[in-house]
Amino acid sequence: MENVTPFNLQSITECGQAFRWHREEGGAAYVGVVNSHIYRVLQKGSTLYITTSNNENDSREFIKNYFDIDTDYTSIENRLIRDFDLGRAVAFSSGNRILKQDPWETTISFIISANNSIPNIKRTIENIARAYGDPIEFEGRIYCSFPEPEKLAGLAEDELRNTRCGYRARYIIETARMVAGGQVNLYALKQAPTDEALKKLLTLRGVGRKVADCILLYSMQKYEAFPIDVWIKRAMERIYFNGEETPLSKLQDFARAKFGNLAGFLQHYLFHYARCCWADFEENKEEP
DNA sequence: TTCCAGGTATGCA
DNA sequence: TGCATACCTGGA
Repeated sequence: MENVTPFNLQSITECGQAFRWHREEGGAAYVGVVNSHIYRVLQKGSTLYITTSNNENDSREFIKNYFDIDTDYTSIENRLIRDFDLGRAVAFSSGNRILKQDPWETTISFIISANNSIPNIKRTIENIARAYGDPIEFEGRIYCSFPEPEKLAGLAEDELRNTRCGYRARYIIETARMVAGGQVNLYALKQAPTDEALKKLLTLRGVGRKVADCILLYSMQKYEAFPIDVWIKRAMERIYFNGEETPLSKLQDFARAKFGNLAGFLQHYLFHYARCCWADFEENKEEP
């Protein structure tokens, strides 16, 4: 796939929006499990070299959609720099993109992410896939798909705890039961207005405001969603509230009013920058 | 061994 | 409605 720009494979796969990508040992390629298929992606400049276990004719279209190739990120980055003075944050993570992920896997992944670290989240998701997903062979190795809702809905809490998900086991099982039972149709929510989808997501166990916003942004293309975690909270307070402690609800209202449908992109760039460069962020005492 | 990071649920005022 | 606290895990 040629002339893909701006595109930064490392930022996209390591910034905390997806948890099933890993860098190949001793190489620059990344291998990911996406929707029951394995993709190996190597970026050289603006060209992507992709090999996959997916032999279907539409795999190229799938990957174009997944990486949001057709969206003009140059224009988005320019607007973030021009309208919100985010030059440093955008320069740091230019080429980062918001993936279009599967709503079910994204929901469970972000339930696991609550009060958790990225290495732990990745380990737990991998454990769940190995224990309950289906095997996929690719280039001599066995990977595993993420299990369907029905599979997780039938588990006992003690059993699921073996995947090291801790107290989140109860949330995962109850959410799986609501999805498998049809009380919440995650795929239909993609078509619903953002506030309606948000309201429905908040009925799922283990899904609070931050997790719901992550699901909306990373799997439902609701770009006005603005997930606020500790890093974004710190950054927002520093930039817009003189470093003063500010309630989440106030930050949320402020973000939606000020950033509109660029809020999700802004959050995405700012999170990556704040998390990776907090010392720099503090030291310079200026907007990113 | 202890402390810490990280969101949500729950109970209480 | 707002606040305090418990919940797990793994790494420092």
